[in-house]
Amino acid sequence: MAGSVNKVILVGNLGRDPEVRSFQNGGKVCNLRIATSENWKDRNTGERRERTEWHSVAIFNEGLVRVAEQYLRKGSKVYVEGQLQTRKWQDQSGQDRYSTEVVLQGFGSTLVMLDGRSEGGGYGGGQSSGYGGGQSGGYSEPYAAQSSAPAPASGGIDDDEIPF
Amino acid sequence: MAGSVNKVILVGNLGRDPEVRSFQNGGKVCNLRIATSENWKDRNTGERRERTEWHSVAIFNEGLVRVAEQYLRKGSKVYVEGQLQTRKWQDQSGQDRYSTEVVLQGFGSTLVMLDGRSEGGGYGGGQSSGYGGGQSGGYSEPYAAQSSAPAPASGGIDDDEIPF
Amino acid sequence: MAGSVNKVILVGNLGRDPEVRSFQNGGKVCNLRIATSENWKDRNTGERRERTEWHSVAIFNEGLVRVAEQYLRKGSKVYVEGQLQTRKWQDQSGQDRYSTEVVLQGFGSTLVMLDGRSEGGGYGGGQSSGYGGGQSGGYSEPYAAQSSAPAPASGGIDDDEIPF
Amino acid sequence: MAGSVNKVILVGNLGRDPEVRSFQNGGKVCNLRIATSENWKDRNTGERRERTEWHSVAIFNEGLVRVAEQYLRKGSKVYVEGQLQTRKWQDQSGQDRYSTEVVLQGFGSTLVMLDGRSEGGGYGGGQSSGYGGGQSGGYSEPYAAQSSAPAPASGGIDDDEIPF
DNA sequence: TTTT
DNA sequence: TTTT
Repeated sequence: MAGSVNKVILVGNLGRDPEVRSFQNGGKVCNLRIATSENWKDRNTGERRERTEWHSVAIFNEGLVRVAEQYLRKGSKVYVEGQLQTRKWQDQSGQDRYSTEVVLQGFGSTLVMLDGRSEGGGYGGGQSSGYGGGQSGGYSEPYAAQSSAPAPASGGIDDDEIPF
Repeated sequence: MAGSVNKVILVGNLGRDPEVRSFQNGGKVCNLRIATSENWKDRNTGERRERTEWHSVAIFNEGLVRVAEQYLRKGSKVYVEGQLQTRKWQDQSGQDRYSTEVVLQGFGSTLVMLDGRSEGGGYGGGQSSGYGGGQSGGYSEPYAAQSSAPAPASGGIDDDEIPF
Repeated sequence: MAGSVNKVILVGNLGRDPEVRSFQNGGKVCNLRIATSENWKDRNTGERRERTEWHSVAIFNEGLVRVAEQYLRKGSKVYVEGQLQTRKWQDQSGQDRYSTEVVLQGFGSTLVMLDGRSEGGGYGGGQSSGYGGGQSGGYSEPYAAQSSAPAPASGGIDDDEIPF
Repeated sequence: MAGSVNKVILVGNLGRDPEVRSFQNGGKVCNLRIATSENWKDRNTGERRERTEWHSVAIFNEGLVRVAEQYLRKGSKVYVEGQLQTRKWQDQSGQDRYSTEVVLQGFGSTLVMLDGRSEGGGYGGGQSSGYGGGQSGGYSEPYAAQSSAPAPASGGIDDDEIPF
């Protein structure tokens, strides 16, 4: 289908450490459990209530897997932007089951660390974007600002993967 | 939890007519099936491929249910903005099952019709927002623009519900 | 025009304390300066570069003004969601000038504090949403989750303003 | 700065045909004027009001420039996703002036045509994404869906630029 | 299972 | 003028 958009934006905290698994072909997936929650006052009782939603996030992008693995821990606050995907699988009894995840893979996927609490090393947080930007031409006036900022949105950590 | 965001944005087409059900208490839910899809060229074979994702949308907001019921049909293109929610339920064998939906309910939920195909009447499409805006004060200079536009994001169709 | 969306999402830090001004009619506006920035490696020189963008945010929503005033300070990290608006004004020489701002006003505007650094009091951060949610009906099965969470996205702080 | 997000999402109609200019170095920029508008009922007078906001969009991404040039026309409805950027320039009298635009350039920028009205050819609309996806590894089970959809969000039109 |  |  032409003309569609599939976008999920979450800001929340990890319920546990990231879990990374490797595939036979060398690829990796990193799974996160992210909690979002909201408070409201019950219309009838007037009492304050809270509801927490747990989200399953699957990161396939190599650079973002590296960031998640290295810098995120249980309790970390993150901004993630990805796509909704539902997978079909079979349970032990052979029945069809479905799991819906927020998938970070390829273009437009983003992972931004929002605190430094969980970092073991000296890295102080940082944005990492799925597939790096870059730009097919250098621009001159009248867009000097862009000219001097060839790939403003490119992720820092993926640089070695940007195929220029 | 303080400080979280749970947002889904979809632009896609309805796979079938909206389905509306009523609750005992007079409330309604409207369920949509929305398709988004993407094309890419296979890295290995070089052939063009397409993948369609189907999303379950549940609208609880009274005004948006009315809009969906009245103006959306199979094939309609829509922009929806809501929240990810996973419900737990029991199948016939008593096993726990989970369904993840995009829920439009309350603050920040939006439904925007993007074509006129499905409209039976003269209504030419329009944005409808969950719970209307409104503003607690009238503003004067230097924000004349806002002053004259007290509730710029308010939906048109919910007006009778906006407590001005 | 029917069928349009105007949405800005920023995550960044305040460059200075929030500035609140009052209007004659009792309304208030709170102005924020929010920095976002990005890093990239220059394609030609290979050196690391950074570009910071400064955003002007104007909050008209009463509840959000209160939150910003009370909890945000220079350096605070925030998530804001609002609309792009361009105002026309005259400079001293009578020439037309234009200023573009991210406006938080009414439906769909959001302000989420992402750190606790700036809080003077005991309030530990929290999401505050423009105009509170609420729900026009109580729902029963089969959407028990929603039934027990009537207005999941409603802001906590605005509750007294929700007109039920 | 680490940890920031700068995102604008618009759905609206072009007020005039796209304007494309070339730079000395061969780069191009395509400027769009996009209208979004909203309706509301005046709190005081009760009358229906409308406010239209005009947005300046600058597309630097080569593939998206091509799409805009070829398929968009005055009146076309589009979804755009880009970044807020403010440029400084000097007017004739040498005074500093600022212009804020929605910039589509590099990672995360998106342009989706939402109608077919403006197309001269047989192309029925389509999503086009800034810098194509692609994936650094092939995935196997248990994520078969992803395995067979290596770059789900890649744009169709940029394919010749995707460096596989 | 997070966070406040 | 923030932040890392």
